[in-house]
Amino acid sequence: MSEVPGDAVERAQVLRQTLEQHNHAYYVLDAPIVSDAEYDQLIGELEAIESQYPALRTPDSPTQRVGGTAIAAFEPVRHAVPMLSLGNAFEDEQVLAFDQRVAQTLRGAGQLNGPEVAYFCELKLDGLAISLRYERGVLVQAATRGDGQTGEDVTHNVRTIGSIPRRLAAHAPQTLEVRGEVFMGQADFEALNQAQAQRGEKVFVNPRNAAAGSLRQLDPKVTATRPLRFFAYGWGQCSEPLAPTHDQVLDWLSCLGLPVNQAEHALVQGAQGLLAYYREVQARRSSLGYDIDGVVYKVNDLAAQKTLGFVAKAPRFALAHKFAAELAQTKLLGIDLQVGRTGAITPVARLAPVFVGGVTVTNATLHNEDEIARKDVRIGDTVVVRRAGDVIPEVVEPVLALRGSETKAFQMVSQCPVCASAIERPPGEAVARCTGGLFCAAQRKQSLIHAASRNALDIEGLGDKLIEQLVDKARVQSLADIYGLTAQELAGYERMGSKSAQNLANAIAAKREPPLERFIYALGIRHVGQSTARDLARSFKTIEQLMAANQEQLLAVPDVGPVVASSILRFFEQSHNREVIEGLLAAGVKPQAPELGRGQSDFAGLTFVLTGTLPNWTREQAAQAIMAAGGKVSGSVSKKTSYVVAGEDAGSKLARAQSLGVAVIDEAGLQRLLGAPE
DNA sequence: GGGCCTCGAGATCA
DNA sequence: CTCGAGGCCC
Repeated sequence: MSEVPGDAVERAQVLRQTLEQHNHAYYVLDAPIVSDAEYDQLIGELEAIESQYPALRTPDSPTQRVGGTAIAAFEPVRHAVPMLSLGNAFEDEQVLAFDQRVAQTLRGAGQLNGPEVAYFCELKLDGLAISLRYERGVLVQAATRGDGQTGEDVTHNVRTIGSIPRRLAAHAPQTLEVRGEVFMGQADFEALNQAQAQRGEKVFVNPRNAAAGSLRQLDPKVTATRPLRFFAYGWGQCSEPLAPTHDQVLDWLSCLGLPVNQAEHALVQGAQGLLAYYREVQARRSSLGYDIDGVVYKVNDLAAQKTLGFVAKAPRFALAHKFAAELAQTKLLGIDLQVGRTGAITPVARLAPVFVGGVTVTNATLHNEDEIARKDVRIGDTVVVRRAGDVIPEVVEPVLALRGSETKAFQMVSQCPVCASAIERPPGEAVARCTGGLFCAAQRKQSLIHAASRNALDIEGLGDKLIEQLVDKARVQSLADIYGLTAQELAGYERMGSKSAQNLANAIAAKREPPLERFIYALGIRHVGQSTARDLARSFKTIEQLMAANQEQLLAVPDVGPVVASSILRFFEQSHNREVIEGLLAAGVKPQAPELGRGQSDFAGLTFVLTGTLPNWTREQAAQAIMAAGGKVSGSVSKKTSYVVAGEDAGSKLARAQSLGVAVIDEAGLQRLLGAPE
């Protein structure tokens, strides 16, 4: 390092600063200060200095934008604060309902000053969500959304995106996670496709997929040639206190050098303000120059956002108002029947390929036989197909005017198309089910596919084609058998060479100690989804205790009612289900009890009661913190109470908690649960 | 559900 | 070299 002359160090620093300014002017402000040639000359000079003195080549240097070396794989990244999804609305009524719910909650909490709620409005860009992590102002990591908790490291590619600063302004906080959307403009997309076609390479079907594909390149040099853009719309972890409102925080992000789509933002009052914004954006949608699939509304006041809290995976303070789905007409070629994990028989429409909503649709669900009858859809009909952004394509109705004489009405079968068991449809229910249970190969396969899936045990490399083979060859009957598979025997299956087999064997071994909630969810108990599985894991701590639970204990779990409870009891009553679990435990699978402390701040499904005087917090502050983490605060202790937080001079509530056997913690205990500050 | 990228199996060719 | 499978994005 000492060999680098001081003037080179200085010159490199000046060049870097100048280049970052030009980048900002060009990409963020869309107002270049210098010509491309001048820019190239500057970057060339910096490049020369850096190659002469490699010690000066820092990862945040503008020269590194063109792309470093290819990586071997996308590493998982755990988000410090989860990346949530948003609730959706398609109709005005849903927006009115959202506003009413918000207003009511805030009025109840005394946080509504004035007659209407103040909302922040923005465009919902059609790209992919990204989280950028800055430490001491330097971009250190970029990750995709993933399942919201854990995404993939795409730092190498994100560094090549011009509008994403590699270094923030000097007053940047110690740590800052910025959330935003990576996307591609329509003109850039067209130009890219033209260039791709000229080179004889594949053209992309729409800007979103082009952007997504560009970010999933192993070699950042490819990404560097793709015209990707970025707008910040939110944040995760931040080491400094934030301004009190959403718009102010975004202004601050903008001052730090991040691109924020301020020209399209609006602050409005109440539901009518939201709808007016929606209409105004809708009218200008085609002239924006980039794809959007709707608009997003957020309660502007951050304290109010905290009060509103979260449901499952989405904040209650925000709503995505999506544009109406696109429609198209095509021919219904046939109706296939699919047998699901629970035996549900779903009719699926096979369609003549048709381009709608940015993709080519060939399949669409028809839900159930009543829906087919209600819509009077017949095989051979010309039908209207609907598809909106991320919504699964749907057959809306037949075009009766175009109905020929060759149409055929759909007839539900009476036997399972896979195992020939009787099909039952309980009165009052819409779905017909195969009664074969795990005797039915389709149900066995589907339950295994479910168990291996990303939200359940997340066994990479165990896809549906392989499961199909394993079940057909009778090698695998139940989940427990999966853990007995060796690399050696796996290598004997179709499309499984020694490499794939070893990878899968490793993936299976790596999931031998799954979190209990994933284990429970993987079992595929009817009515037990991810969030119920989590509640059950928290309440019972071990699979043995869950299996031994009676109706009363199950009903004491938050959000578990009679239907869910009896479904769980019925599941564990069946000996083959118990055998599967025993087999799993015998195979060395050890579900891990949930850890509530240690930095985890997800209280969904937990109810707290505060009593007595806490040493450092007012009751109000403690309640705020609990609700911000997704928990509920209640006034009285019952069996459903998860924790009683007791301070000094706690009275009858503490006594009642003790008599009911409810866990009692003090303020320090609560802070541990909330995840003590890092 | 559809589109994208990557990995690796398996075919093909030299 | 091609292409199917799997994983990930919306």
